[in-house]
Amino acid sequence: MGVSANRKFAGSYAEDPMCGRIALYTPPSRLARLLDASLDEELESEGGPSWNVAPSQTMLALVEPRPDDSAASSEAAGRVLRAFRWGLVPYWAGDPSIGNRMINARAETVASKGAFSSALSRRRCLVVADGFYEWQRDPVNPKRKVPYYFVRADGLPLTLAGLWERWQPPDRPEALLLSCTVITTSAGPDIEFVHDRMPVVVEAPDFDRWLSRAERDPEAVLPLLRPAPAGTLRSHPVSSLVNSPRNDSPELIVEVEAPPPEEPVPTLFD
DNA sequence: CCAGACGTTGTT
DNA sequence: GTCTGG
DNA sequence: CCAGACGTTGTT
DNA sequence: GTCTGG
Repeated sequence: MGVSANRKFAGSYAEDPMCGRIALYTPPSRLARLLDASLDEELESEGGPSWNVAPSQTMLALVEPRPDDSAASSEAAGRVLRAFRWGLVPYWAGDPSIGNRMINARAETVASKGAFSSALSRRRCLVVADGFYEWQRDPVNPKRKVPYYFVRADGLPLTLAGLWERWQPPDRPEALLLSCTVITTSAGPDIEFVHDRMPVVVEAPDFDRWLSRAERDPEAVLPLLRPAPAGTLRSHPVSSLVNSPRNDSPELIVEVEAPPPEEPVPTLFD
């Protein structure tokens, strides 16, 4: 058994696509086709369409299967689309709650952190998303946050640099938890007006290098962890309904009018 | 060497 | 497992 | 990331 | 303020 699951990939999907929080509503079969991957056997029972995937919930990611992996024995399958819990739980962890604090890894430091070192060498993945949300903080009133939705400008699904792990409870070796984290870097030109960080976007020509199990030298893959160049992403402001992880509907990605910036509050010294 | 931690974000 | 700190 | 809770004892 | 849960 795999991963924590909380929704079913069944029934209605958005027909067309038009970190953190992401959206993942394109059906797995279509994602696999678009990304030239095969579907993990257990995928159909894991997760479901969501416009508001939060840490601790199920994400989908591409991995290169091991040669002995059952998913690899089926046909071409250079890569497999598989379900993971968002929040990395290293296999040496005594308690899976560590995953709550491992939802991102910084590209600048990932190679020098004990918690990520092993996964960076041997367990890299590409987190698949239709889009992701970033919150713009009002410089006058930092408590006021305006959410923006980001997608690829070319309409393809996002493929975000990630790491994954397998974890087994000490007392229940049969209960396998697959988990993952999203690598972040400084914001590129498409994003910096909202936020100073962004998830690392990996482009199709780099998929094989990032996913390669044979490549165990972090130095060989770190150059891929760079901000997305201008024009990669497009974005629009969305409703603050997305703020609550309890809300989940297509309405969350609908463009709304950006609220005007808050007027500076006069102070005694103005 | 051993022991102990293993993370990022944003905010002040 | 792997890194940092002592 | 944001929202929401923030606790222990003992009893069923 | 800080931690947990989604």
